[in-house]
Amino acid sequence: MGSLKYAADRLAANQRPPLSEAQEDYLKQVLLLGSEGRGTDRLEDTTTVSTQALAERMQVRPASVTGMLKKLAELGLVEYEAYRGVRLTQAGHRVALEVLRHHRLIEAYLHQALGYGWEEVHSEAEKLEHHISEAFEARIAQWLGHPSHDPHGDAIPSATLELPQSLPNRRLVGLEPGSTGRVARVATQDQDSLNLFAHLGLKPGARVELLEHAAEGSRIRVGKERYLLPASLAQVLWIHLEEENHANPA
Amino acid sequence: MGSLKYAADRLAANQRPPLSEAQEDYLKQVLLLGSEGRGTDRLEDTTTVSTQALAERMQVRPASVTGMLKKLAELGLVEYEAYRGVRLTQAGHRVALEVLRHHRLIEAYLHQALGYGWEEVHSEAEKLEHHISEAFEARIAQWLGHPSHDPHGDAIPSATLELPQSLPNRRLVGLEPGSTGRVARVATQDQDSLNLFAHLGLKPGARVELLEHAAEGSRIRVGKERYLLPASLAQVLWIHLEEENHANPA
DNA sequence: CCCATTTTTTAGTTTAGGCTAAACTTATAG
DNA sequence: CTATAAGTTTAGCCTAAACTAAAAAATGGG
Repeated sequence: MGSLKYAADRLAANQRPPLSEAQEDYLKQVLLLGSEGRGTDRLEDTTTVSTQALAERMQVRPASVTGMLKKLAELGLVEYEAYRGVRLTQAGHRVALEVLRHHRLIEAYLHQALGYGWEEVHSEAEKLEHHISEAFEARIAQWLGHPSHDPHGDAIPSATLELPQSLPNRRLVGLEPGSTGRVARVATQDQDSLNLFAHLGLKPGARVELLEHAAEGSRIRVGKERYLLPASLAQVLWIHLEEENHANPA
Repeated sequence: MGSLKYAADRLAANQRPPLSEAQEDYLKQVLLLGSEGRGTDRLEDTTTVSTQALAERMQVRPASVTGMLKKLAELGLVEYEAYRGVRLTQAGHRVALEVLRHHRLIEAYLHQALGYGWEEVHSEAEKLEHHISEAFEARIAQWLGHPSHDPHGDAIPSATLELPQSLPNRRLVGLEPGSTGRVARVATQDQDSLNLFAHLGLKPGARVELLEHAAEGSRIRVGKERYLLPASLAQVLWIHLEEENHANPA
């Protein structure tokens, strides 16, 4: 009786029962995985995501993923077809963007307000993103001046969940030798990789030149130093080219 | 096998396996309840705490409390004797103080850095206290200048978990009519009560005069206004008297 | 000092989100 | 067009932390 009443109230107010931390994380990773591995860094979940990819990302067994996907499908947050993968629904997409907004705002705040290194903010934000109120979100967004990107160069969805326009970027691994540009995004969540990038000075905004691609990786120049960047890392480094003509694509 | 090895490692490093949010909350409330209802506001858990009191505070059934207390006793965090109540062990006391430090530092930070009203900070801190790292704790403590009290006037345990010295305070409900002093602590976690105190201007530091005690509550003066404060609220308002002689207690 | 009331415990469920092992699909290679 | 590999799902089990119902213990008033 009571529960029916509350359910009706939620329906009337168009509210969702609160999602668990795990559920939010799954939705976020479906969005991120669905947008990965393509030539653009836009966050659109065109692609369908596999159970296995999700299992690896969540550090969980595939069987556990199946269980969770069924639950999320019942909640109307994903479209799930057995053996074929998942994709976010409208509602699920909104939740994922909300979580991402929290995550990236927190990263920006930790960096700018509390002096965290840009490579340190991810893991702290990972824990906090599920536990802040809308009031907290609003206050740090305001303190930061409603930033469009976080310290890794990732776009921050606006309060209305639109994604800001980003400059055209390409993965370092796909550039022509001789190209020069600035780091736009460091698109990894792996702490060791982040530490390495930070150590090499490869943070968003840094100027970098691609010397050549070799079998062992890509040779690059950063300031006066030259490095050999393994392909796995050159994959996740997005560069905004300097000398390109953006004015007249026609 | 593996688990034995890890257990041994933890023992060697004198580490505890991480506690759940619920476990931390129980320990915190044992500390708070054990220090309540006495003439002092020092945080010492001399008293033993009943299952029932804990159940009310945690919004949970007594049976659930019993279950949790048994678990905490196994972990060596409380001394628990059936039918007689609980008390924190050394180790449990330390955990409780750590959680309290997190909570109160967060409250202070929300108030001073992000402009939250002092009556708004409790519930946000309640969620965040379990999810911040030691690095975060250290950074906000430093930003704040290592404060000794939070916006409600509650003492903040230091990094080494010592409690700062507080001025001698007494509950409003126990003062003699005619006394004047300043609000030292607003010792409630109830949001409605906090809102009311805030509305009346009864925040830490505010000057207040006790006019008289009546059956319906205590008549007070705050600035130019006079109010009748129900006994339940006069209970939780701690006053630092102005005209008392603290210099020579002998 | 006994009985009624209150408090606490016991025993058995529930829900969320993991796990393993086995079974089943889909894709791929002959 | 099968046979096998790779990927996925099912079934069954586990733990944490809540719950309920009922039994047992403690307490306090007459």
